[in-house]
Amino acid sequence: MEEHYHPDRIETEAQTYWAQNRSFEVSEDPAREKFYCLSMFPYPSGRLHMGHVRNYTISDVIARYQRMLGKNVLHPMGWDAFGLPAENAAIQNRTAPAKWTYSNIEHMKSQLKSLGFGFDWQRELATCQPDYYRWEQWFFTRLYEKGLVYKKMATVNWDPVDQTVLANEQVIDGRGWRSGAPIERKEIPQWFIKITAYADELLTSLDDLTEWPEQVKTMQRNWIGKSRGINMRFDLAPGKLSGQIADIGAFEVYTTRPDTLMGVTYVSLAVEHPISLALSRDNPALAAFIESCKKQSLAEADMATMEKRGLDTGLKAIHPISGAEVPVWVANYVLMDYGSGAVMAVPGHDQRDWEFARAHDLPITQVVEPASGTAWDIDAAPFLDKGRLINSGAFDGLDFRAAFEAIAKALSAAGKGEITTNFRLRDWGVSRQRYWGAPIPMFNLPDGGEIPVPAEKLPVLLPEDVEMDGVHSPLKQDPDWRRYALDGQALERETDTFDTFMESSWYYARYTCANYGEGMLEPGAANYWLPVDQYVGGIEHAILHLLYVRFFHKLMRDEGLVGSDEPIKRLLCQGMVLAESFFTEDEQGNRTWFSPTEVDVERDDKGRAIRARHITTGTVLQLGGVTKMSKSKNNGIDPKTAVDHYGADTVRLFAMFAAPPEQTLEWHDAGVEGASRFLRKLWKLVHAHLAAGAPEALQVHTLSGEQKDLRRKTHATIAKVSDDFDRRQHFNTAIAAVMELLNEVSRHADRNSGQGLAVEREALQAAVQLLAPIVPHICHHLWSALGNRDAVIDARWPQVDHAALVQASIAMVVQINGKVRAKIEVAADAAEASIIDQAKHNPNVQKFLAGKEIKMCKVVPGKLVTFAVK
RNA sequence: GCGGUCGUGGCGGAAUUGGUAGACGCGCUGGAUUUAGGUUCCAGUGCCGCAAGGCGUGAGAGUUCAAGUCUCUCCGACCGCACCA
Repeated sequence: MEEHYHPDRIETEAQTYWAQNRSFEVSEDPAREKFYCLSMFPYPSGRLHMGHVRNYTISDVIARYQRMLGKNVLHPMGWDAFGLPAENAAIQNRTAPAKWTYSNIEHMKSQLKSLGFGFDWQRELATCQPDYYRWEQWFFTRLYEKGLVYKKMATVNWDPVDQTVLANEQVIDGRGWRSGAPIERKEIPQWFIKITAYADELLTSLDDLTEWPEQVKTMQRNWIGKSRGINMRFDLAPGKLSGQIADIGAFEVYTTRPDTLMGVTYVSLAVEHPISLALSRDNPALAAFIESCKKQSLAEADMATMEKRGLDTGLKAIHPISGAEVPVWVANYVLMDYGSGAVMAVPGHDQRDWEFARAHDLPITQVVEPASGTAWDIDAAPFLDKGRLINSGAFDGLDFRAAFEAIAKALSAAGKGEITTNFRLRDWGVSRQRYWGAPIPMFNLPDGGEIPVPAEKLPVLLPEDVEMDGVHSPLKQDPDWRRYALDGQALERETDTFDTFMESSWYYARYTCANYGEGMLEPGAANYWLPVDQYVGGIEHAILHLLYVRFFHKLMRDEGLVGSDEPIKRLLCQGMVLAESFFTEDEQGNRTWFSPTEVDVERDDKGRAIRARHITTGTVLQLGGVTKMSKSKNNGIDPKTAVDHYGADTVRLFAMFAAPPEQTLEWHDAGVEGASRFLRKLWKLVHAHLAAGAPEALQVHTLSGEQKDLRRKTHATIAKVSDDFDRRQHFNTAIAAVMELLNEVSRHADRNSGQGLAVEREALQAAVQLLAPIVPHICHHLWSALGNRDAVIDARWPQVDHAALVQASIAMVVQINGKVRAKIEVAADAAEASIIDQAKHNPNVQKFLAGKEIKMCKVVPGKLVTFAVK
């Protein structure tokens, strides 16, 4: 073997070997245990970023590890190819979205290969291919036939200048990103899938996902938001109601706090509520108010933080129990999409209502007091906890539970309300008014009705050879595409396309039979590989994507396409990739950001960064802190540059070593340098070992003390790394453990005896096997240099020799009043009494025990002896 | 605003079940080797202190023989919020 490590050469060599041997192409084999390892597929934006590198390194490490355990491992890759950026790029580069997308895919695929990821490229798919989206269209029509799809009016961001719908992302400070015009809300007909019909199952089956992070399950539970409350009716007080409003006559309100019902001092309606809209016709002030609310953002975060505004309609509603009249307001913070679009306001016991009542001089009544009976100043703050009812007539003195039931009973008896289960989850709006997506396979009828596209007419092809004008969807512009005659009937095609979450909700299943032409899924293959054993992706997908995937799986199950209830057994959410950022600021406060690759950082003698300068111009730069790699801060590190410089193994090693996968990862060139140094060290050790001659066969009983120590370290490392890979999925500590082992090997190099070489050989073989999933290229080379015939990818994961772990004596710590006062060496089989005795005889322990009375003494086996003295 | 996560040396992090805080790596300091080095090797490196020892895990309190870990209050940072993917 060569003396020096040349990553470029050995990486090409290993990648060629895998390609020639089709090492990662797999097929169904019922005789073998399968393992399906999946990472979230990328959007083909043009080039790989470090987030991708991290994501795919993690899944590659897990896939290669599982393969070494002997399993039949599926590790596929594809492209989430539809989406907004392609339309923008197409306009900018005067090309078609399809062309741009396919050329990006080609480039990114070669980047993935250069990193040595073991993907089964036979199964590659791109969601923009008709072979893929045709089945999604077919499935949607099946859902329609089952009554799980419907059309309704829903709100979008409308750019009045460009006359187009904008995504939330395209609305900046309330204005269209291209036109700069203030954005309005607009209601248009859109398609929805009834995810709420599965809300209960999506909630309860979270309990079966024992290998999902608790935080993700909690977020999903809260998102689904099941609650038990009361749905009740408020009648409008008769008076001078105009005809239309008199016809409506009443509205519904849902609450989870019926115990506070007697504290209602007003009610609020959403701006889009039918009563609000009807009233606004002959109430110019209300009409103006509603108009101004239409300029507000659609995003829930903005809704929640914006100024709470409202207007008294002059109408009164009748309290369903007391019969008192309360004013009816229209407020900008009431959501039409949640509940009934109307809320009862209890300023005494709700923060938002309290603030609103203060701002508008509405009465605040306390109807709950602390259970302890302590006085509460309701004018200083609302009382938000549950407690005991007061000022509530017949319900006084009841606690939350009793009040809930009693008030529910009273409402029910009066025919004004019932106990109801409610979900925060809303149905999934899948319509997008954009071109680069899968066409929604429906025909719209003039009367507002619809006909699904018949199966034999699918797919509805998206024309790829188009020109983008920057504003309108080519589908909507093309009258020929829209017109369609079915059985002599003139029809109009739906020109909206699917939300791209549709494609990403079932790609995992399609990988099992990516080339199947007869249907959405091939049942044999799908049921062999599914469910996914390990899914790896960003935490930002914790709610939406991962909820839609679960929903789609259940839909496919109910269509008879898959046999399991949940798509993903184990989930790993990796953290973001960060880097330092640097900028200069002009007098106006405008910042110019500089790439970390162009910056030289000066440090003091402690290593603290004191000043940053631009390498070529010498300009002093300000430190922008360590933040997420992004275009806006110009702090992205191109993976290609790093791979060209250090090799793929170094990049992979650093990505896995610098932090555990679920935490953020800070990219530092000095750290990458360290990873590279470690690989050179590994190479040198193997080289020096081989140069020292052939080892003897290992004879365990003849080993010296030092040789036994190294063997113990080898097997302790195998045990530690196996646990880190399998149970903990903390690869940074696994790597640290192998580093310790190699430090041990180089410190106690024992190459003069055949047994010394044999023990060293065992250590090095183990190190190479343990590192093979992480740095597969160098390990591929070293494994064969160590004389193994099969490639390391096909080697079996090393086994722990438990006999090697046995120790004659154990180091223990002696604590006195919680402080470490001595370290003692005790026989491994020593009895508790003799350990205590030995501890008491330690000189330093005697010093601290002298003249004191021992109150307590305890031995924690294998760890410590502790004394409490006085 | 709501939901979730996280705060440990100069830096990334380790401490897995309440039991030796700082593994491993980076950086820095000193030394050796080298031919010019993105070379290699050795020693040191939480803070205060000559030492004995004391202090130390965002802040404050509590439980315990023992708290980075458990409980409460507060502060700060990050992720998601339904049309970015």
